[in-house]
Amino acid sequence: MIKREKVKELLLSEPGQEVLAKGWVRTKRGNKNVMFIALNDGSTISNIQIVVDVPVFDEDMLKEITTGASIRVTGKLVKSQGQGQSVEIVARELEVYGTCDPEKYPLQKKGHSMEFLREIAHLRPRTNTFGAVLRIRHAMAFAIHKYFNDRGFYYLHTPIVTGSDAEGAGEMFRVTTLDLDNVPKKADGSIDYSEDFFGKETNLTVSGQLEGELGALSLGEIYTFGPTFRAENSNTPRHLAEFWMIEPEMAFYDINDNMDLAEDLTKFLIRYALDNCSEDLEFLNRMIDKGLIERLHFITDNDFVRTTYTEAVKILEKAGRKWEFPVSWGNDLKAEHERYLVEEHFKRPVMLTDYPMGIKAFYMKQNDDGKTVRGLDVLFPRIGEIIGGSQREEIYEKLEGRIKELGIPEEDLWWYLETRKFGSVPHSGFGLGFERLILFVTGMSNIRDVIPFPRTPGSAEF
RNA sequence: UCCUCAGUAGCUCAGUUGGUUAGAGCGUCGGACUGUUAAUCCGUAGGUCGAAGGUUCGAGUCCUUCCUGGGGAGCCA
Repeated sequence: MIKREKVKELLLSEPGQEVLAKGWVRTKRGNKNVMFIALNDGSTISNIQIVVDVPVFDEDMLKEITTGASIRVTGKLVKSQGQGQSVEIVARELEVYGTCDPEKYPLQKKGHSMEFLREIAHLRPRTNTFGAVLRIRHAMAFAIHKYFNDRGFYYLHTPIVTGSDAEGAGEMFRVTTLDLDNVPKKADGSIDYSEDFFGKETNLTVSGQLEGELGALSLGEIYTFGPTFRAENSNTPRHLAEFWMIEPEMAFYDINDNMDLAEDLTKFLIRYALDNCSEDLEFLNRMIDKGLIERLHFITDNDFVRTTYTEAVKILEKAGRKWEFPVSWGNDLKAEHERYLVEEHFKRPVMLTDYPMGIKAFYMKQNDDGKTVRGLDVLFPRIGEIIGGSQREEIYEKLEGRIKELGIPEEDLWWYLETRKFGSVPHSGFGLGFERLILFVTGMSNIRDVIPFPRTPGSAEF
């Protein structure tokens, strides 16, 4: 019995041996005498060609070999007579595992629109584009763990269900086992969460940061990498209701250490893709985004710009153009401003720091000027904000003061505040949007096409 | 959520100032071709024109509402 080999391995094997391959038929063509099957098993973007001497095989069985059908083939691996592939399999035995009605199977040899493929998310991984994207997504996930593991960071599992609604990053999804048709009420008419599963109000997490900080303040350097949820009614090619985020938190890092890590990590990940996903990237570069590989090299080969919010505002004021949203110190930068800085002024990734306190979260380290905080946004071409982070406020009084000013329920954060009482240290961290990274690395234009099963407002099929 | 564009065959689209039986390419199916590469060539089938109202002698085409999708904006990763 011959061992089954994956297409990826077969394509690199020496011709001459008997082989066994299994996979899905991409295309079939030929005539009465000879038939060619392009077989793919997901292991690589390339197909292996099966050559079939038609008269030798059962006609009805061959008719079942249609686009999308799954088959097993044994035969001799030989040097290809044709162009386009170095080796091919001359079939000796063929078996159809699962037929695939060509009248009903939605995938064709020709290209489909991304919008159509989104409607058949259960089948789209069988296309070249989605195969490439999902293999790269896997490689990036692996590279993230490798990067942090190699540098002594610990992978910390922060909770998905959170009892705190003070994570400060947008609308949350309620988690409850209460009977929604008969919700228990308190005397004053409000919902009685004491009868709920956790005995309190709970939600899906919008960020693992606060728990991540607890990890950093004990293990030193940690990272989280998991799903996060935002119940925002955001309908854009850059937002998902369920997305994955990488959140490192590091004790004894100031804002500059934080920036060093952010730049080094993103460059490492992009370099990893270039080194390990070249076939898939070449396909995407050819079919999806002609400037992709050049752009990736540009990122790894150049320093990111580091400047402050205040400097950025000055640049924008001097840009000599009309903004839809006026630029003035104290207002947050809008997409048009960020795009100008990254794509026109600096023409490379930009790291902005020291934002006005009023537009950033409560936990950011307050600067001595009393006006700004040590927030950090990393802006990428095409994507916009790919990373958001900060040095964290480690001084108890300042942190508590900010919480009070903003009216955040302090009792929900007692455990977070205690870290500032018991051996508090300067520390920093950031959140990297995984899908936004994948968007950049693959050249895809819609975030719904870089996650296998996207969740967006009004859409949770599959 | 706001602005904007779109929805016609399985897919991608065309369809004139409102006018008879609604078109193409690809795909499917049938046929031709001894080695194809998104094969090629000949032929076939395939449509409640997103939904509901309305205007009109007559609506794919005009109007209203709704649904779905794209792009832009806001919110953010």
